Amino acid sequence: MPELPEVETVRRVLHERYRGRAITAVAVGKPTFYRAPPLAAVRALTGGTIAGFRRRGKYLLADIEGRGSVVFHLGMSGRITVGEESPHVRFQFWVGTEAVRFHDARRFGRVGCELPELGPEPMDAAFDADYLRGVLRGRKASVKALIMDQKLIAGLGNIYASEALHLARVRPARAGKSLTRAEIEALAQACRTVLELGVELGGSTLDDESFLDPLGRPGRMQKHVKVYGRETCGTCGGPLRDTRRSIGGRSSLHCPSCQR
DNA sequence: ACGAGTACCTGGCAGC
DNA sequence: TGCTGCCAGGTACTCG
Repeated sequence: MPELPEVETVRRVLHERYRGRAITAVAVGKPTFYRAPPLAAVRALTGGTIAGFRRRGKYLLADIEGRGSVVFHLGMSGRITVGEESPHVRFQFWVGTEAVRFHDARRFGRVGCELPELGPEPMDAAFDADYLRGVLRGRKASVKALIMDQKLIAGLGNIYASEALHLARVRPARAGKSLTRAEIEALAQACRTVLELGVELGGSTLDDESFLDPLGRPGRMQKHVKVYGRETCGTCGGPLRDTRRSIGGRSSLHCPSCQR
């Protein structure tokens, strides 16, 4: 599922390829993909020129000269491709004769002109141990649920949150307020580390997921994953435990030996 | 304000 | 083989 590193990987390809180019056509996918068709996005893109692509958390933004931005969220199964066809095209536009398509098999994606309220990203200057301490202070909710809350911290989903907690040696079900000062510092650093590694390695393409960049290339982060989608801990080799659906209804793999 | 639960949606797969 | 039913998960919503 696309988290910050996967979206950044997509952004870099699109920015490099289409910055400064004119949009020649726009088409909205079947109405079944929408509650309301994204008219504002169509208006902004039609006949526009791409100033560039930006990213905020897991959101991809197309900046259109003089018209603001169009916002894409890939949901959990969304893919953006150059040229590739599928029955799941939510939205597409053309640059010259080249079609850029947003495929959204499970329809959890979004296209629009509004960006929701988002917290700082772990690599932002505004994010440090002090900020994370403020996020966790007094909170009874699990640390994993809190670091995955995009209003608090933008960019971590289940994979990278699981990896960051493993790197920081903290169990996902721990209450936010129970973390020690040292654990908070380790976790702040771990959030940065796993996301930076993910970006550097072009995202993660796990067996049962299918993240590919717009040109169909897989990422390489999956080789460095220590818990997510594994049966044994990538550090100690011991069996992993899954809290199943108890954290935000999601599975939470962790190593009971490495994580406290 | 907070935390827990659920709806949304469909491809993939386990189990029969 | 072919069917059923469950599971995955980010976000937005409701409820207590």
